[in-house]
Amino acid sequence: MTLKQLAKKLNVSISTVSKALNDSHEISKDTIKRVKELAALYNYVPNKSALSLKQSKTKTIGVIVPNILNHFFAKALVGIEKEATKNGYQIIVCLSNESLKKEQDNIQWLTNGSVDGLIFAVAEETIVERESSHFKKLLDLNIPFVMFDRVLEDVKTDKVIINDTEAGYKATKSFINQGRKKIGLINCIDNLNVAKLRQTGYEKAIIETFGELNQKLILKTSINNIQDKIKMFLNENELDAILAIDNVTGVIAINIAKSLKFSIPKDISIIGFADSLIARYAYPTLTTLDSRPDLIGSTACKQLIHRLDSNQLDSTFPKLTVIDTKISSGGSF
Amino acid sequence: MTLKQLAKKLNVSISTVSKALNDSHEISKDTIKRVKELAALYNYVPNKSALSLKQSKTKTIGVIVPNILNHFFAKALVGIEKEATKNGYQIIVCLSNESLKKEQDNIQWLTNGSVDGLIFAVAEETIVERESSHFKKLLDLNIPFVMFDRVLEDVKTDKVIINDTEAGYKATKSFINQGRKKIGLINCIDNLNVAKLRQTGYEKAIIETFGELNQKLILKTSINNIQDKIKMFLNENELDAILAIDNVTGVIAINIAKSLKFSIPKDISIIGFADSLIARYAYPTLTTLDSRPDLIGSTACKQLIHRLDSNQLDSTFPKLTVIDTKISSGGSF
DNA sequence: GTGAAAGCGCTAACAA
DNA sequence: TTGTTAGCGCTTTCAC
Repeated sequence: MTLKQLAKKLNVSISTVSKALNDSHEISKDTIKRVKELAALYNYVPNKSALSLKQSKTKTIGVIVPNILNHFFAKALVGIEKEATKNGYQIIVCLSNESLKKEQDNIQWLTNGSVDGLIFAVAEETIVERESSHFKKLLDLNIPFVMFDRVLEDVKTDKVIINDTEAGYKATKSFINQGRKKIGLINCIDNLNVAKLRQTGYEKAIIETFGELNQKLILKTSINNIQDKIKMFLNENELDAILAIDNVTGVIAINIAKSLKFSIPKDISIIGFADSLIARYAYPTLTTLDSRPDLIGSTACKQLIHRLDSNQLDSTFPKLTVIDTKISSGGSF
Repeated sequence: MTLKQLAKKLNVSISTVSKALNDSHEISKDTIKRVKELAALYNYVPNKSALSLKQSKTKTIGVIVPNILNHFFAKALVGIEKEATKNGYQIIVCLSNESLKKEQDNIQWLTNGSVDGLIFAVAEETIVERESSHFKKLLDLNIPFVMFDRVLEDVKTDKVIINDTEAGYKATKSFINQGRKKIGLINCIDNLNVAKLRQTGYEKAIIETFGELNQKLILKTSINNIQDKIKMFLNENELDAILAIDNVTGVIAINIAKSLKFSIPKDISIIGFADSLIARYAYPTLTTLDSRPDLIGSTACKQLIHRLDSNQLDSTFPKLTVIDTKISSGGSF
């Protein structure tokens, strides 16, 4: 059902129908009523493509997620979706699978007028390769975008991140306050800046307290065979605490510690960056640093929509929002 | 950059540029070359809205997911996205959050010409309320759609599901073959048809073997306080096996069994419907029935695109595809 | 081999 | 108060 068809049935012009449906004061109450009734009857919905073409805005936001199976990003997406829907925006979701090439393709693909703006976390490969030209192209094209969680220093745009250094520091400090002496760190996402920052926080707390860093207590590795590596790590060091800075190894570490007959938290205390859902899979449940992905997502989305709606850059650009982590102690069965 | 602007710069007409870019044989090789070069120089990309409007197709698929934090749906989305991208389609993602209202809103929202077709799993509330009028409206509007995993009997459309009865049967049989005698079932998603089917498979295997069903061995409950309930369930029955038919309680059951000093799998054997990633969070890792969400997703997407591309219904409509589950024994640390 | 013109569905300036 | 018209960016038929 189109305006044209409605107009014909009502014996009025297309523009009258259009104006009536948009509650124009140019149109008589009576006509408005007639038009709206017929429109409702035929379930008329204005055509999205025509609207987008006419108004040069799509009311659509592109979201590029490195890995939707990562619970952090899934939750961030929930936050983005909620905020977008609230403001009458749809979201087009692309998955970069941590690949630079796919990320570039996605951006190319989305800059054909599909979306008014973009929200994304940078793919791991992009960070490793230090490539940012595809983002700079967005700046040239004047397409607003917001980076969240994994951001690039040299791209001048709005960003939403968590206070990773602070988080690492806080977690380590909480171990120290419990009287822990040999605090290990597991880092299997060292490519990412967030990991470096969290580790920095850890190191700061350690040095502050013990005066020096024991490199042997830092397990920097890949996720392959992580089980075996953690087992060795536990066997070779008399750890009484572990900080796992990604969002799965904490749970794995707990399970391995138990298999090695450690008593938790008596012998060893473990904190992970996992969210509470994943933490629930562990027994005893893991203490976690909640990086609040849904808040990050909704904040990023809010920021983007702000840019889109106030059609020129205000003095706050580029805006960096830092979200604080929350430490939440795991419950128990 | 638009065709118009390119045409002006090249001193040719808009239609010549359009044809050149589309490799029309009407246009001379030389002109094609000139046009393409300039287009490349200015990074010309055809406007999506204009294209959609003109061709009345958007090359976009709407996906409605009940809950993206559920790993099953996240994986299904990965499958959908992969297949869509492969075929030059974008996906618009909506989350129904298991709510009927949101599902209806999403569908209303997507039928404004945003998408050529839809893929979705039905929200839990929709199943409970037995509401399907919003889907029937899609049929009226002639918008192709595919339901996956959670489907509605009375809606005549393409569907992709897993063989849930068979899965429940297979899992139970594997317990029986191990010599297990008291096989419990945990069902906290009874609202969903998939749960009923899985339970049917369980019951079939039990009756076939033992002649009768012991209702006490079936824990049908909600997810609230699931830990306590499982604890009681284990304490009150001398179970030697548990089949958990949703995708998280298997892991929880393992953790609780361990806390109750059960030896796994000696004293008790546990199978869940979780996927391998979640299963990894348990120690010893859970044996799982893989319901192959990515395959389901890509199959559903393939089926939809087939309908979209062959613009009329062929004799295979409506097509029901049944995906077999795979039983995969958990590794160990 | 190239261009003019119509039209996809819509809005809005302007005319009546 | 209503209608006419132009135009968003594109494809495609038809004329030249």
